[in-house]
Amino acid sequence: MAKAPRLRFAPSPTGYLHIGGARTALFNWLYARRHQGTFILRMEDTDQARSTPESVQTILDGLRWLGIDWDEGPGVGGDFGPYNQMARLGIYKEYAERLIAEGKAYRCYCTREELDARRAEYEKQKRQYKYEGTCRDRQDAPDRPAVIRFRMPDGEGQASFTDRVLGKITKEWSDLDDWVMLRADGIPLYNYGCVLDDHLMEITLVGRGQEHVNSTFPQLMLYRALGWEPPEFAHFPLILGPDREKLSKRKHPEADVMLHARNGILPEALNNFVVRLGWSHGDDEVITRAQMLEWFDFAQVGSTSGVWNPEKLLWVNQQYFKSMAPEALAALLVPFLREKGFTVPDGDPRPEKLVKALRERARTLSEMAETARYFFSSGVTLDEKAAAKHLTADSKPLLQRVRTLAGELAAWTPEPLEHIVKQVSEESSVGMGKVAQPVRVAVTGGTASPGIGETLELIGRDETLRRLDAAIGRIP
RNA sequence: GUCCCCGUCGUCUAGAGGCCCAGGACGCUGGCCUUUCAAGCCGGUAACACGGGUUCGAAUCCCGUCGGGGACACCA
Repeated sequence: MAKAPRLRFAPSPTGYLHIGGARTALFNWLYARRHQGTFILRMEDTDQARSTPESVQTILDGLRWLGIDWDEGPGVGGDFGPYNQMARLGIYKEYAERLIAEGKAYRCYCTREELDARRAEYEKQKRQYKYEGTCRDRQDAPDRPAVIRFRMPDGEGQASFTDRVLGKITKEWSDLDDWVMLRADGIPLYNYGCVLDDHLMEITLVGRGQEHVNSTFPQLMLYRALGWEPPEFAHFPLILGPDREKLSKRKHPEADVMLHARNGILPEALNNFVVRLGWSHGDDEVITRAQMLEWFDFAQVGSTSGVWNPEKLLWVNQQYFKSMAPEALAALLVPFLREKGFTVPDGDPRPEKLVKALRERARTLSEMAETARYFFSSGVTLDEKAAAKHLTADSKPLLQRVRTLAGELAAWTPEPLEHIVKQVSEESSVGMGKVAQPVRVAVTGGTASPGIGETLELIGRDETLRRLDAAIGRIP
């Protein structure tokens, strides 16, 4: 039996939790959990200009909201910590010195300006700039701060690996170059910190986005130089925006996981939607967490990038609305109702009734709350077109009759209310719609709502009678 | 420009040589149901990028072309 796998998610805390990151986390988490492995969270907080503690918190909150927990990492500790790179600077320095001593890395004294100028010059000549040709063994090096560069081995060779989703990928050494491992201030760059940490944390499988396949090669060179066995790799397809470009924080607001939470998308739905972007299990669309855990594997992860499809997310969300326990959904709806400014006391029975009436009519919690507006307001604003069509001289006697019967009603519940409409339509020998629609317009202001009984119950006796009176009053 | 990856309906995808004149889902759309709107049910729309091979047979394998994306920082 193979050793239990250890997987990690290593975000850089430079903003909110990104959708692509969330899916990467989910895939890794699913795999780790499915194989009784360990899921590790590591903060790659080495970008001093952009990393913030708030962002660390946001990412942690986002993962928790999605229901992704970690066995080692911030907040929970573990035997391979610390789990944020800025606390591991000593480690990076130690191995860098070792590599220099072995001739596998060197101090590069070139300044940024010199490098920029040289790169520009080569670009003008349409030649490929090579650091190894200009930075190594510089003899004129003044005593100034230096970065530490990895030294590509001399001679011919290939770096290759077998990706768990892409298959075998190879690159010639000649297409690689010397690269910066450590900055002059001792802070590591991605390729360096990543390799050291993955090895030291005993990561067995690195699952990350396809934007990283090229960085796998320099990393492989480093594993080789250090004499370490590289982990397995799995590169996931990218998630694209409507413009077909990689979903990015700058260009695509929908890349923010918590934006969807604020819009009233359920975490289950977002997980479901996102797991289907790049992975599938036959024709299954609505997939529970338990099923994901049972079915997920990298073998079924595709290699083609996928476009973010908001319509389908909404549809998935509604599927969860319909299958969830009403009381649970109601609890989630309350904050959205209050957000709209509606008064909802604790223990209010209305949210649950609202959920039952509206979950097939709304695709987000936010939309559901908005749809519920006429249940909470005092009086209604009539849609003029609807009023002109349904609040007429013909319907006036029907409305009056409904008003009278409703006023006498003992139990204000859907069935008897529904019965009133039926009774009035029979008495007057007209279709149900001839009665229900005017009533609907009178109490909701428009022509669309849940069943008339449910609607009237939710609006309440006093408010219903008031609105009926008001509507009758405006008909000449 | 160099390198890497990818290419099935508008979108997400099934498909691992014959089960496919390509299946499911979202969307769009026709109908049914119906007191409205939804939901639900039934139906429709629409794809193997192109060209060469290999094979009795290719969406599936190979090559080329074209197309898309990604990476080329003292960001990650």
